[in-house]
Amino acid sequence: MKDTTQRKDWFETVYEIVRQIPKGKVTTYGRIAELIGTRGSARMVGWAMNKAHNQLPKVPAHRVVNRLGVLTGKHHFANPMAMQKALEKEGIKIVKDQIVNFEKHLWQPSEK
DNA sequence: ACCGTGACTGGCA
DNA sequence: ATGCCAGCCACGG
Repeated sequence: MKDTTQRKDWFETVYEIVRQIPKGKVTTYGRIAELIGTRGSARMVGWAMNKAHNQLPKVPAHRVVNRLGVLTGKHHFANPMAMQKALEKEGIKIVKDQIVNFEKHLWQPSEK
């Protein structure tokens, strides 16, 4: 079924997952990619985030980091510090663009 | 229609 | 231990 109605399914799936991230939690691109079923295409997830900038409702891309817990995409935000600041506002501490206790804040979609 | 790029990841040298 | 390369899928020019 590849009707036009399902065209945006892939991107929308990414957004949907990212929106499911609870406040004060973070996840990785690879993790999301794996949830989608396209494990290995973590790049696409990040790219989807780039496009998510125009998506509604807004996607908490600031809660998505690479597997090292580093804010790799901070430079893609309107303001690079906006990402770090947003995370700190959620209770996440960041040092040198890296999340402290990354695994502790890592969102685990075990419940979904 | 083809090539290059991209907010990643994992493996090999 | 550190660095480089290849794989992955989708979109833009």
